[in-house]
Amino acid sequence: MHTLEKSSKAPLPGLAAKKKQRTRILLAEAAAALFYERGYDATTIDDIAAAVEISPRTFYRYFPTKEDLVVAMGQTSLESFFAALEARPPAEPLTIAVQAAVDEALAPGWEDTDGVRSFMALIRDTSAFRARWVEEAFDNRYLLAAVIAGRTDGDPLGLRNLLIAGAITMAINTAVQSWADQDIEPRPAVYVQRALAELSMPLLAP
Amino acid sequence: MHTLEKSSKAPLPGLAAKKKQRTRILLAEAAAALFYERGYDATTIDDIAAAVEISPRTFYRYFPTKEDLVVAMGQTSLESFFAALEARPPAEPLTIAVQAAVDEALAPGWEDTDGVRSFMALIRDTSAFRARWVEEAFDNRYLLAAVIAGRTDGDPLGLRNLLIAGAITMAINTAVQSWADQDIEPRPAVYVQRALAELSMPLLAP
DNA sequence: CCGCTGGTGACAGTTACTGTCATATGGCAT
DNA sequence: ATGCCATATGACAGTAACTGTCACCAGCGG
Repeated sequence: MHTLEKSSKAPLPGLAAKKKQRTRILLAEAAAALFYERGYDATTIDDIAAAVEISPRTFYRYFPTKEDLVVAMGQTSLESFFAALEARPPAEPLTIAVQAAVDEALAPGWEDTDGVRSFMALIRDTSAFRARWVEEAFDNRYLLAAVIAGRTDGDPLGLRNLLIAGAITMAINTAVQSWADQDIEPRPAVYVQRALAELSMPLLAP
Repeated sequence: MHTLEKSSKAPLPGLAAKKKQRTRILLAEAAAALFYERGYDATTIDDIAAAVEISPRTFYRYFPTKEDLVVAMGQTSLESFFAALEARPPAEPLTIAVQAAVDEALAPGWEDTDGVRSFMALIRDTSAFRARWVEEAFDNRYLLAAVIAGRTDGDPLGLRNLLIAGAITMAINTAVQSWADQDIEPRPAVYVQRALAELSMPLLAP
């Protein structure tokens, strides 16, 4: 029920028609550029479509709504994070695995601190984007819970696994957002690791 | 920067013109009834306005967007939760205070389990509502962090307090949602308390 | 009684989205 | 190659969520 799927049924000739994937990326990039330049509200679907030279109607065959562009903008980060996490040895403690996955998959993309700040600023003051963004994060809890369930007991819908997944998701989001809001810390990765470290201790004193 | 404020500047004659508050509630109730009856998309602003006998234009003087109706629907619960939490003795451990506040303020409203299930179902399959709902929850972290900061050290923007606030928010949401999705547990309050209890132990093994 | 302030309604206009149908495009079998 | 078919695309029309603006209608302070 998610974002990146090549096609639902037939393997789809594969070769030629992955121009689709390219167009999708072009759209997301063009949209991002326009949003940064003149803001979300001041950018119309027509503008975005024109930038990629497709009809406005076709835009909606790539993205269900304008807001969904924001998930495309964070798409690759998310995918590589999951890939990195699943590549970690199953015996490894979850804390370490998660922290390592952040370092491997997310931190490199955060080298461009100005880029991260711009993105977080865009999300911060574009209500529609922020809503869609956190909704996506909330939904991803289920994906993450499934991965976690794969390394411990087997219930991806168990309350504890959902809580762990939720806490990790929330911690990463909070740390990055907090870092972007205050201009203090060196780089987001440090802040995120600190947040994850907190999860190894009880959040509420017993 | 939030939801329920009587007015920004002058005390506003107070007495007479708090019919405004009534109209707001009427709108939220009428909208809820229509949403449950025929669904979110099938309900237009014109329908809602007509049900309260105001002009569609006036609707937007009460709610900025259609989606914002969802926060009005959960409004009172949220307010009473914060009130209950702030009423707890400051010396009390946070875990206890939060669990007590849930029992006092939220659990009573959850007696009507069918109502809760309907509401969660509406949120579950109305994307616009779900997004706005979790956005609201995410934003409320700051409110909660401020309350928490008031009982311990004093930094409402400190990473640890934000994380605690986020974890509590997330735990409550996850538990209710999880309860509504699976038809197993007796009542949501039990499930929520169980989730909160998990926060007293490390979520990630050290 | 007059003017002022703030809520309201009536338009008109923009834009996000959707259904539908005709056309184009690229892969495949013959 | 040629013709066929599935799928992508574009053009068009229509709905509904918003927004700006203005004119109107309280109530109430002078």
